[in-house]
Amino acid sequence: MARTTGSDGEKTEAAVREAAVGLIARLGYEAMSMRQLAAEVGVQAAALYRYFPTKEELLFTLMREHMEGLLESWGTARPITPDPVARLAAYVENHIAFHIERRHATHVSNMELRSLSHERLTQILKLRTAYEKELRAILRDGAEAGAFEIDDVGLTAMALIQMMTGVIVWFRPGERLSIAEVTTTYLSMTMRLVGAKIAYSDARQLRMR
Amino acid sequence: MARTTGSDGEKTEAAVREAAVGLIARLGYEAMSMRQLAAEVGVQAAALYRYFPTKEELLFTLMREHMEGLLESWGTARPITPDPVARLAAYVENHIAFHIERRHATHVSNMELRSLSHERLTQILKLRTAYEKELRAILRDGAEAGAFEIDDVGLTAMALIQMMTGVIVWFRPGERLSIAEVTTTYLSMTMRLVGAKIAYSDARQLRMR
DNA sequence: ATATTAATAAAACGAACGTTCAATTAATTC
DNA sequence: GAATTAATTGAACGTTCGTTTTATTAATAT
Repeated sequence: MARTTGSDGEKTEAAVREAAVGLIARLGYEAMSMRQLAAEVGVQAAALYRYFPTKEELLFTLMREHMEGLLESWGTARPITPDPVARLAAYVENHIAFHIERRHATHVSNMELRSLSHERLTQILKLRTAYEKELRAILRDGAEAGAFEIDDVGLTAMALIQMMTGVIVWFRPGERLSIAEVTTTYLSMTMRLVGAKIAYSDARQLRMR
Repeated sequence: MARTTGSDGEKTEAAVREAAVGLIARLGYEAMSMRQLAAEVGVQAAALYRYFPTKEELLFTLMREHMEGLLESWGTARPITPDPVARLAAYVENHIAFHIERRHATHVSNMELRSLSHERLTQILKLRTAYEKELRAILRDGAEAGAFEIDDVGLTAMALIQMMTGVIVWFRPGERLSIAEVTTTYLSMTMRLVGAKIAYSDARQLRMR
């Protein structure tokens, strides 16, 4: 056999991406073989190389697109208001929603960095830093405006991101808590952590106007 | 050649453990080969099998001892006082100190769980759950006593642990912040996050008496 | 000194890995 | 309907993997 009936490059590539995210998230990048991935897609291993020149390039593509998606998501969700509380609330809501929706891809982007070449690692870290910078700006503005009580902006940003991203470790859709409940709780924890002067519910109303 | 002059089983085993933690933390369990590990120790790959029957057993041993060490550390540091604020402060201080001291081992224990067999994974998770249970008990007591303001004890516990353990991702000894400074900042963030009624510095004094 | 035990080296095992290549067939274009 | 292009298979490449076996030497006990 060779080309199969109904075969379509675009569909196959999409299926490869999807299967790769799932397999790498579950088994790890090193533990997943190209033959395993091919079997999941329903194709022979050689066919994968039509879409991705190497295994690492596949990993890199998945990671880059995930990080670009995160930045784009925040670019859309970012509010215009200068109010730090409202901006922080928007950041938290977007972060949690995005990461819960893409649990597997987040796992891949966070856990498999060491499998990238130095050059590709730098590219991913650049995107990540740009995203974290947004949070630091919000925290700094809030601290300067007296809206937040923060000891160390950089450290607080890292703590918040670790806390929020950690959701994907234990959260399972359809279990005890809904996404909305989780987000609400994380919002109030965040606001207390940064010593926000206004409760987040007020901030929410502010943003709504 | 065969047995080398000055060779000693205990020393070799210790060297294997140490080298394995470092290599797995840096490269990942799957990416580290037994030959690489042997080279790091200065020995042939076959010699490793005198101390660990399989590669997975080696990983499991490292993880189990790390988790047991964590539980033992908390067992020693745990204060007698019923005051939730003092107990939470002790938990945070112990957690951060332990994890910063054992950055590499923590990395291994957190990142390589998927490389364990189902049975061994269960054993490690049991230890982890026991440790997390201690934090939940502190939070519950504090919430019931009115010392804390907590929406959801389980969720708060997970958020705190993710936040605290996240230190090992970015903290590098000898950089901008000292361990003491980091710990102090994380303590105040923690106390604000749980809505502690007393500042942690007061709690510290309470514990000191 | 001799016998025994501990610690290692050296070589080999089959299996699996990422990747390449040539052949083959489906879909598309002319 | 013939020619071309797109998509895939099947087989093979050399390498590396975890692990086992056997032989050899150092340290220890007798």
